[in-house]
Amino acid sequence: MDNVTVTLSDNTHRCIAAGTPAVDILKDCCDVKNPVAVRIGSRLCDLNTLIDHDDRVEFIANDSAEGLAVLRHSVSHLMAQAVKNLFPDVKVTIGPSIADGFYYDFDTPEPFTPADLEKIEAEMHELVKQNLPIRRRVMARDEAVELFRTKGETYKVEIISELPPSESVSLYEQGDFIDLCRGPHLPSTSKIKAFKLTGLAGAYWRGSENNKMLQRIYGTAFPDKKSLQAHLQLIEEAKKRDHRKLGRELNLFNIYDEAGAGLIVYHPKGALLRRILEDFEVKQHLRRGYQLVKGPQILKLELWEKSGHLDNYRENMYFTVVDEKQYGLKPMNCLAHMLIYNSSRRSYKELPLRFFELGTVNRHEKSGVLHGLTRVREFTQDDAHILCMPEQLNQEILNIIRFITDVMEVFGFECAVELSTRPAKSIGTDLDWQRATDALQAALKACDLSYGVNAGDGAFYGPKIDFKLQDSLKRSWQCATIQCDFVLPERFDLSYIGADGEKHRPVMLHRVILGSIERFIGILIEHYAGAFPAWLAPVQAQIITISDEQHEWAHEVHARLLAHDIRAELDLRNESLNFKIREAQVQKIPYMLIIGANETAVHGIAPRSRTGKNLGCMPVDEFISLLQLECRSAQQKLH
RNA sequence: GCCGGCGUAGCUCAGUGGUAGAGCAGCUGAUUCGUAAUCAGCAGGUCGACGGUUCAAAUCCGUCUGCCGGCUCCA
Repeated sequence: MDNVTVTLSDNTHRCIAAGTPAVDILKDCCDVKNPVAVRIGSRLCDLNTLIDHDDRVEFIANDSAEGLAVLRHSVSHLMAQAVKNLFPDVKVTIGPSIADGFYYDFDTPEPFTPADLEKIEAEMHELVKQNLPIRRRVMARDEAVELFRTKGETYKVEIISELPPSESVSLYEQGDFIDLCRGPHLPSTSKIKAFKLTGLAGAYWRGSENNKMLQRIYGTAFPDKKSLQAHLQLIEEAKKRDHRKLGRELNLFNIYDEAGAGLIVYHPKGALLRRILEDFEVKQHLRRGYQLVKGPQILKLELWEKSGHLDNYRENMYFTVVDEKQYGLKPMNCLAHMLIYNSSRRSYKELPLRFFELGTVNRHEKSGVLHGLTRVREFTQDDAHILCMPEQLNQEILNIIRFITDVMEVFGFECAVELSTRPAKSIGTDLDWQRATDALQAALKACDLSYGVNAGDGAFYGPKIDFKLQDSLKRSWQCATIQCDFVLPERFDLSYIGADGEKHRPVMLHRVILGSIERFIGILIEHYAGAFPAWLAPVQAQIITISDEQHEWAHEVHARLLAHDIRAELDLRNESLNFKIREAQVQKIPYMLIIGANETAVHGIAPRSRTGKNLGCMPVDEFISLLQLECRSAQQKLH
């Protein structure tokens, strides 16, 4: 028999007989514990793949990212097998591994119930016990089509049928269950040690709402029970910082059935938090050469027609009639800004013009997508439209990216950046789109920002750069966005007189920094777990008296703090100190100012920080300076 | 919008066809307290809404509404 030479990950070589299973060389030469797969050359393969030529061989550990994906993929197959055992009528479709686990989509006459999940889990454990070998088979395409047709697995037939006729396909077999799959997989069901089915949901076949809705079962799996437990624990912890829960507990906002879905009602503390953010934003924009503007909530239908919104955004808009004239409730802020630009003859000397508006917009979102503060039907954008000469475009985009990254740094957010290109439904010429996309891409490159590309995900009027933040449950939300637009200036016939005395067309950038104030607050709540830094906290200091004797001094302290613009509240209730501290603590107020007989005697206060630290008795002025310093330094990165 | 689950006191939740419950919050009284819950008493609900089945519905069925988990869509 011929020999082949394999190169291991430590760059040593082994000479083995051709046709040796990869797993056979594991024991004498590899420090990878618990491998689940092997990479031969660039291909990820099953452990018992036969090695028949010279190549690099690298074992994949079960706790590596790739290893976990293999493990979870195998568990998704195990689940499919269990489901087929329990419900022979269901048809299997696809079941990949995903970020934190896996899912499998089934076409079933009767939807699964939560109780079914337990049964399926039990059946999976049973299959693990049976220690079924998982075997790869390669089959001619037509043969595979025939196999799945006789089994009634029409989705599999559909998938295979789309492959080129000459191509052979691989199948995986465990017990009497056989599934079309690229692999690789674990060698046996018994290698599966820890898994949990986590959810049940509808999902369209191939992700299109025109297709049949399938039943999706989500699950997760880990190399061992301990890490599974740790993962589930983490999810529990994340749920505790869910902004919907904290929003209620901290009494920031509420959503009322009687007011309507997706409509936020801010309670005093939430409204204050929001105002603090907005004040911060106005200040930052004025510093950067933006001008504050404000448009109306409703504008005549003709204007929306002119802008293209009526053709491209109608299903998301609300309409109303005033004095027999049709109006559209604004879903975006750009229109009024166009009018402002056109309100006078513009010179190149004025450009760039940067119009900033905290603009409240209404969008008709489908009922099923509404989600706390992060997906609503009325929200306020920190919106700006920058009108500039084409040659200023690049610098303006760079300024915005800088603005965004600076602001995100203040809050301590990391964000993922994506470039979105022309969607199917859009307006404008190919050339415009190309220029706009190039401009955005050039800026991203100049900033050395790593980004992904989302083909076809742009706005209808132009491509965009999106900055996405994650919530505590790892759902990703778009916040900042920069959109390049050559179309609206055209539609509104915007112009400026250049140095040459001729009329020219300006270019427009739409951009938001926080995105939607609502969404940003939601993510902020989760980011800080409700414990806002002092500069953002709606209540910065809670004054707590120990007994009635200190009321007079406490009132005086309160007045002094308010006079220095410190957001302080007074707790004079006849309750124990412990009780009042606990309550302030639960409300996550940054400082509690304890006033007892000792403090009153020397006209001082004893601040206790949210972290539990007692700062000792100090004069009121000293605390004021301390807090002011803390607030200033939190925003220091912005000047 | 689609699939599934859910809606009981301000909040968290128990209650599977037969007189609506608990803890916390609230109110009243006592207690005047030194760094995360003082004690006692009282009050609080057309069980999301409407319709149906039944001698009888929080409970079973239907419609609507809202919320939750996803899918599609999106800031």
